[in-house]
Amino acid sequence: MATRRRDGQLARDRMLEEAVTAIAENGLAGLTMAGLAERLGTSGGHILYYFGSKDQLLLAALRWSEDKLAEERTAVLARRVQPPRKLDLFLDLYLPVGARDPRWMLWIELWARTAGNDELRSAQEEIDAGWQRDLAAILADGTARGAFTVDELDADTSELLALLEGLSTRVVLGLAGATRADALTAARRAAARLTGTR
Amino acid sequence: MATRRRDGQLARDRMLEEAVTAIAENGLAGLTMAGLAERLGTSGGHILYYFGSKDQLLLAALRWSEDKLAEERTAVLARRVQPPRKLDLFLDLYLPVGARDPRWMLWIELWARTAGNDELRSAQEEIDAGWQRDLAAILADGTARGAFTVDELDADTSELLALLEGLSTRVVLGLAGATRADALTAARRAAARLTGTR
DNA sequence: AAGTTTCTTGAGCGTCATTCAAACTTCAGC
DNA sequence: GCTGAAGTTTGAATGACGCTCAAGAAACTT
Repeated sequence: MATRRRDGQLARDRMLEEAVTAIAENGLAGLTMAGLAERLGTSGGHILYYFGSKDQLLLAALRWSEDKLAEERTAVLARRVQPPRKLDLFLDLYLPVGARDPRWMLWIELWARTAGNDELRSAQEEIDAGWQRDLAAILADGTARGAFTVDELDADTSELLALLEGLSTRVVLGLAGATRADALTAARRAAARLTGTR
Repeated sequence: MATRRRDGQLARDRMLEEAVTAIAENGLAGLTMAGLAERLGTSGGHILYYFGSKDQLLLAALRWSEDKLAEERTAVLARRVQPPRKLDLFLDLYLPVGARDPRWMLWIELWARTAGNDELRSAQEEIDAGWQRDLAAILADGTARGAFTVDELDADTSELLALLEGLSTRVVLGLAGATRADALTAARRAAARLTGTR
């Protein structure tokens, strides 16, 4: 019964990486199964052999992006810096790197596909929970050290995350007055007010 | 050159209303041109005669929904109530009425279609500007009357709107702990902090 | 070497938005 | 009431796309 997998995991990863690259280059609308297959030198059917559907492929691509960030986030949490600085690093990591951030394009696309798809929904909840947990840890730590004044940890964590999501959406949509820099400024202001550091 | 239109505007409106109803009933994924045409007793080609593309149809449907709300919003603004109450009415109006709010499903769908579509983007900016303007008016009025303490009107307006957008997204996605009631509570809390009424 | 499992392909299917030529309707001016 | 122009409506055709599936190739086990 020993695992018989050859390079399955490898092939999977290569597909995800290529998908994310393709999205960054041509946007999500330009990503087709056949097109991605060609970039990979394989066939459309083959990609579906691994992922089952385009929905699942996109979800896996989002997970792949998020997993890389989750590592960085863990590193941020472990750093020995002042709470405000740590919170700032968190904001930095959460917000899209720019208007064409593939991770955020994937979020938005998956939101649109979520209606009535319980698996997508719970996957998103799971990813979200990671951010929630780590942000709560930062806020709790800052409070314990007397650097922050947070009255309701859970509510404040959710609120800040919801705000970050809203700001991120606007950056990725490319709305006027919503560059990454603008979003970062707004996020810092809100964070400062929320933590009582102002 | 006198206008020759028969009931064109009427037909258009009927299509939009039916589209929104269909979305509320079966979700956006279930909305096809052929399906909508059948509900209307007409043909798919006919709908496109008026709207040109499905993107445009959805945008028009969003505008139609937003226009109805804009009227209510104007009514709210005109009411002679205390600023905190007025702000509360605003939050009430902005947030989705429930997880299947067609207006918000349209927003999310259009976000996904916005990439590289300048017309969609600027239309969204325009709609957004309406909310922004009216919220800023409420905050400014409250400040003038000494009920609110708002230090940077524009920044605070944008911040609250971004938060509302984030909260709304979660409600419509049906994430755990994100009912309309939850979102309303969170919005009120944030608004109170923002306006210094706490 | 044979058997089993995993991998890979590509033709074909069904669904969908969109196009378009043709037919139908309305209306102004006569 | 006729005519031509403008506006409206249809539905068949088109092309793109996600997805299925049967068949075969490759790798691994014994």
